[in-house]
Amino acid sequence: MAAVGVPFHATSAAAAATSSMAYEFVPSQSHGSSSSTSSLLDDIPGFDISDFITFDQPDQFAPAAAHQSPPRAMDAGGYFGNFSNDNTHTLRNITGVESGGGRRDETSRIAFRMKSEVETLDDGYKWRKYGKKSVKNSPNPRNYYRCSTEGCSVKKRVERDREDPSYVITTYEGTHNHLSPGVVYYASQDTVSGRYYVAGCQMPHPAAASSSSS
DNA sequence: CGTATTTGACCAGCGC
DNA sequence: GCGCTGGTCAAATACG
Repeated sequence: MAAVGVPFHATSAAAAATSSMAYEFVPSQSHGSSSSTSSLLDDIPGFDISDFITFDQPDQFAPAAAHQSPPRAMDAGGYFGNFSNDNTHTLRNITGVESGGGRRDETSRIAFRMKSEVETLDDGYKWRKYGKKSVKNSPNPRNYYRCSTEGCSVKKRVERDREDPSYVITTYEGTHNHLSPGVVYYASQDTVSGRYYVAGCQMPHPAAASSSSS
């Protein structure tokens, strides 16, 4: 299947240039230190604020940093699977989360928390805003976006962290059935292991797309 | 003029 | 059953 697809576009790095955005994983071990979590994740069962990525360090998502020291970002599925040198920090992917209403099946969710002055970070896909809502647990409004590519029903919600407005929480929901128009591919070789790490969105395999032959 | 965004209204789910 | 809340729709508006 296609990836949730959160490849960061060059223009997102441009946004990062003005928003000091970078990446940093939040280990699940830090769970429990804070009882109050972001309202954006409240509706995701078992998904705490410490279960998603925090982007906190400057300059590391800039293109220059990307090609110099690629953050082994995405695995073949397009998720951040080997992002840090050690594997203690992993991105929580929510697939088919069951809820009381039985909704959210067949969907994948992935959430980011990043330090950014701007909320409309270009992640390589084209999004169309379709809603804005004030949520109870947050003084900041939540913005709703939908992938503007025809036939693609991926949505994302963007909200500022109620505890630290300098952070933006982005939740992607669904699966892109197309290639990002601005996806950035890069690969690097680990000098120690000699292994290559490739980051980017999964290529839409013609055969896999139709027959999904695992 | 075409496209994207804004924003209030509407709807559905959930808790009381 | 009712009210609250979150999510989506769609008309109006802004912008390129």
